Amino acid sequence: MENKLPTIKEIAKQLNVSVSTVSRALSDHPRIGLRTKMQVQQLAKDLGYEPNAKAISFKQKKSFVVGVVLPFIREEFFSQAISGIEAAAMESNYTILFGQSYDDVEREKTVVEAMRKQQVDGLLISLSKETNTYDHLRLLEKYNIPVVYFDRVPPFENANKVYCNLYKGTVEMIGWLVSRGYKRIALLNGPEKLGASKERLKGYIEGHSRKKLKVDMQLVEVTDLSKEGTYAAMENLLRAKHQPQAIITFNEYVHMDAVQYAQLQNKQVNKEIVFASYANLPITTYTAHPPLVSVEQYPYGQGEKAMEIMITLLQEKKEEGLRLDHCYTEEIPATLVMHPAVRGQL
Amino acid sequence: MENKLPTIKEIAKQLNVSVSTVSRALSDHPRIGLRTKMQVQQLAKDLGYEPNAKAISFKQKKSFVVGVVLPFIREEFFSQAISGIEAAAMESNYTILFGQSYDDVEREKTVVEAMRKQQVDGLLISLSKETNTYDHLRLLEKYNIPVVYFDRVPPFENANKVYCNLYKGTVEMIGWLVSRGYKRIALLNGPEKLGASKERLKGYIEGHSRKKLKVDMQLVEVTDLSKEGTYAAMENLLRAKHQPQAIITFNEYVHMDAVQYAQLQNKQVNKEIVFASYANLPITTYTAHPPLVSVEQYPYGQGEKAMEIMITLLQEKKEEGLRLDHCYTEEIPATLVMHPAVRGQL
DNA sequence: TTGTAGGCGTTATCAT
DNA sequence: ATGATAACGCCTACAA
Repeated sequence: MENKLPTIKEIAKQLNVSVSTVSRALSDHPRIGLRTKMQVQQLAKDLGYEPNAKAISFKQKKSFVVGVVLPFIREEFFSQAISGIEAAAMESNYTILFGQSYDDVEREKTVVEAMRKQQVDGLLISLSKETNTYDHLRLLEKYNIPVVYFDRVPPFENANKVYCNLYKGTVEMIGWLVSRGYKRIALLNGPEKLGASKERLKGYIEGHSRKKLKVDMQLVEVTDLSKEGTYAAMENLLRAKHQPQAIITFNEYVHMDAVQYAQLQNKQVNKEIVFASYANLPITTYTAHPPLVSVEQYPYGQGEKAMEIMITLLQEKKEEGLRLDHCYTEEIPATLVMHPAVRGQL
Repeated sequence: MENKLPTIKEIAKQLNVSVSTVSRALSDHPRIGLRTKMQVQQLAKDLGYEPNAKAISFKQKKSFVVGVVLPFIREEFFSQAISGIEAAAMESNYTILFGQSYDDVEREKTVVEAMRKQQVDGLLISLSKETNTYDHLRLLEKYNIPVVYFDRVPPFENANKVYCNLYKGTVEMIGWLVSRGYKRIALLNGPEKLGASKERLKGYIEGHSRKKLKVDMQLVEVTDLSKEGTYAAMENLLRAKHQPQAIITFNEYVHMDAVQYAQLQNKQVNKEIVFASYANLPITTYTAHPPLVSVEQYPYGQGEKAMEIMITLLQEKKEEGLRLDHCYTEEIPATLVMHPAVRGQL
């Protein structure tokens, strides 16, 4: 049915020149006869010649494919992030391999391994919440596969990473809440392993100290991000005699579960207890009780930036050989935003 | 820094055998000395030998990579679908290339083109809402790249596809609504080009006829799926003197916009006017006013099934050469589900 | 400016 | 049971 795809060899034969001439003509090699070049390019077009990507990636050890590993694509945060990645990738003719860790280290290892075996040019990854060993990622260096982390980044210095500084955002959030008259502010934080959780806590503490308030550690709870974990944490928070007037949740998925629990306990959400959170996802527009304020984390921008760094790394790699001593770190300032639905009310 | 990866050549040299022997030993070729086989496999393991994926995909014209193109990953429907695809893919050691069309045909063409150039083994695609020409997809046949459509499938017969029969689900939904006493039922449908829209309309009409009700075409409106489009359609529906008692929306994103509009018009959602929809996405659990009933479309299952079909196709291709005359069509029965949050209330 | 030849890692065909 | 060799499509010294 379908005739074989034309190759440079075919073009060479038809034009009675050598394959190297064709190869060079097609890649606009400087010293090649203008006339020949034109002929070759014309015939290539006529034949519908397209370079064989597989042959090239085999020969050049470069495939223009980068892997992306993230916890859950169904979370709007990550779907936005991958959209940013995709946009930056297309810009430079890169293509992306997709994999989810489902917040499970073992699965993360499996996926990373699969991508390594596929020999992706590089890997963009947002760590699983459980990840606290990094051998499976360090291994990639040995295979000379650059890694850029985004949002869920590892704690060590020598890595390429893009993330939001939630510390500042959290300090700002506490300030906002206090200025609104909320003094007893709870923090429903994420897994303690996560750097992002630590930053939130630091900001929480600093925010209090700036407002000359004492931190009550009874008001700090942790969830494993599951609905059950969040319910349990909420139970603890609501059990106290002095209930929190405000609750800051780890992210908007936790927020939604927390709100659900509060409602089961017949609390007036955003009245009796107000909620604040992180991410500012579009989907919250449609929810019954969005957080009053949210720390925007720019997932799209993070993805985009991460991919741009990756492209830079791959270019450097090509140019300077194997020198990948320096690291790129991009800290995107998180900003506090008020939810549109409540912006007028206050 | 990093020493070169071991190749079969290296193993051959160390063992003083030929590369062919090594190749055969590693692939468990039947007539090969047990002793040699053991030696080779042992050394391969010791050296940490791994087959060079790029070399193999070049030689074998097969990369174990399939492309996935869908409209919007941020829609939970598609993120579930790709998760099903990923699961089935991993099962058979396939890896997936990711691309979004953003419901734009031109972009769909670009992405499909990029994947073709990357020489994916096959393509899974859920069409953009605008797609009504199919040349860019038909082209793939010429390149011998099999395509499996899921959910948003093309209208012609000779294609591999997985989709939900929304006709039956819609008939069932009308039945349910009528039995609850709602007689004036509106349909806020999607773009008319979409097969899925046509099915909904057919079901809507059939549902009425089964209940001996007359269809009032004033109650059928169309949205282009944008918030503005949905608002406009809602405006028309609510302008009528005899307002609808129930509104069936194209999907739950349209639903959310529709509900938002209804609220702006001070309608009591799910009281004054009840809402029904399609997809039954988990996210609706968190929304203020989920649809009372929804036609579940099993996105995860669709993705999984689509990938399984793809794997079958790729196997057949290998075995029988180029004979791809027959097509796989999988029709998943859609089922009507009541929203958990309202299940008790009625 | 162009041609020749070797090689990337693997598999397959033909010998032995 | 094993080895030698060609071939996949492309690139790139090295020659001419």
